[in-house]
Amino acid sequence: MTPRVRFAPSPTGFLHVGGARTALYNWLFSRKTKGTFILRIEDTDEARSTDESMRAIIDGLRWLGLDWDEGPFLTSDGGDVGKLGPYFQMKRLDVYRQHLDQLLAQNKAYPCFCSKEDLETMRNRAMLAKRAPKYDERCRVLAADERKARLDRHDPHVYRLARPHEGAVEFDDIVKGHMRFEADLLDDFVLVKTSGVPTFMFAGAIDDRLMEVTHVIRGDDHLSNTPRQVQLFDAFGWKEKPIFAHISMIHGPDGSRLSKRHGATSIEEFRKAGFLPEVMLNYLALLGWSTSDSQQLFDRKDKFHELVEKFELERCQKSAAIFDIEKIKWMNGVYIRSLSKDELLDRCWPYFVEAGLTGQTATPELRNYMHQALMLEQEKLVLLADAPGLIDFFLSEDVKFEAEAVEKVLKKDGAFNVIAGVAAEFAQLENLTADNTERVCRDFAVAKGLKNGQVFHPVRVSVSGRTRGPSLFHMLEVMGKERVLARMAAARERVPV
RNA sequence: GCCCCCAUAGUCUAGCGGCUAGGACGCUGCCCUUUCAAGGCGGAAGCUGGAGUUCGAUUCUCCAUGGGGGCACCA
Repeated sequence: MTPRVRFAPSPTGFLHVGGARTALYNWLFSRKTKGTFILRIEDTDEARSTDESMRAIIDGLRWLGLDWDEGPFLTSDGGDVGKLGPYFQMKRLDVYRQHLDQLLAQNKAYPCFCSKEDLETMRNRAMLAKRAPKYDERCRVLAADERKARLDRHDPHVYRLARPHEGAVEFDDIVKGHMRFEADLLDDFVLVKTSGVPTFMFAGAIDDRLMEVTHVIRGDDHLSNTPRQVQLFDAFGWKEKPIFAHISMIHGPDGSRLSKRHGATSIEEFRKAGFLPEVMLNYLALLGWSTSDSQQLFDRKDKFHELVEKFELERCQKSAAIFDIEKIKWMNGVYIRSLSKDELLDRCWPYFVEAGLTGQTATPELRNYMHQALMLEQEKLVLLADAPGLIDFFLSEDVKFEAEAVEKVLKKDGAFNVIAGVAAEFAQLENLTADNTERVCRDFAVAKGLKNGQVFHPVRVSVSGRTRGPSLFHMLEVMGKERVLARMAAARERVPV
């Protein structure tokens, strides 16, 4: 039997790094085992589910390149692929109803008429008595005629599982090992809400069965829920249960569960900041999993074939991992440096547009000029969103002089003499190349008895307005003779000295 | 309060009874260098504590401590 796994997000928020990592592990496992990756939308939270969230999750998965084989949004008109759908739980209410009826007929489920207030006091009383705050099952033992009367009266009610009181629920978890929970500690949890909509517990178990899911790979915040879902399988008499793999959580720098207050957590924010999708994948893969030699970087060719080949659920970490923004930034830099020049420009372009550096399209000349400029800064680039700030001065007609550059360089004695002198030399050149500009500057320094820096720095500032920037002579070559001479000539009057 | 999970440097991790405890990020020293980076070569930094088991525990067992998760008509 080929493995079938699923990612089952609830559309109540954006795709965050934890969800993305869960999706990634499912995806990696399915690709490695030549299995099937299913996307199922768990939209049974009527109050919080939104189309916007669903959209964001789909967009996030697509951006990351985590493609699913079965589920919604797969045909050209956005329809389902797969015979075991529909893949939205709210479109499967009749399925859940049938399954509830089946349990009801076997007295394995029962209606509960307790109000939320009743349950609240029940819980408080249990807490005070230092007992587990679980349902006291008063409706489970309701007399048949009273139950029927209240049902006939349409009293609001939920349906609960009449779970066994004896024994224990056991299952094996690929990551955590053998698990055992005493049945007595569990309770008659809610299967179907007053609204008639199933709970996550009920719908999820049924769907995993009906969609023939073989491996449930999810965050270990679900570990405590698993015995309930196993009880459901038992109640239905389903012998074949999925294999569970509960992967550890991702925490923020303070060790608590990753949340908004830790900064960027949604995949969309990482995209905006200029992280590459393949970096998200590579980094997230390492957050809770590793190879025996702690390999850091993986060949991303052929849809990350190397990661797919090497990934093993068995090697997942049991403990939570803290998300390290510094490390993922480092990795982003590594990936950016490995990009071809053409690819780099394509990747940066949306950020140039976003920053107003250029329009969606540009003349071939401008595009080429930006291309040349960008190449000079590739090794310095960490986040794509930083690219505009690195090369914008190549484009601006008026050089904006940084206060620091003016202070440390242009205010030094002779700075403008150097600029004028070098400019005169440059004017003699046919065109500016990295080689001849460097030769000119070095010769100039020797001739005037100056240190190289006393020449290089003023020249740099005069054309860029900054003390930091690309390799000076390559920068001059890219800017071209005309632009360089114009800037050098204009420096004196433009500088706010 | 009850149940469950977890524990190697600041962080991600390798380790599966005997290792100078390995790698990566970050930090740091030197080199390279027109700046900023990148790169090269070094460095500091770790097995939560206590009992066992064993000739020998980072590794196995138990306890303690610490961290996390669950205990909803949310998923």
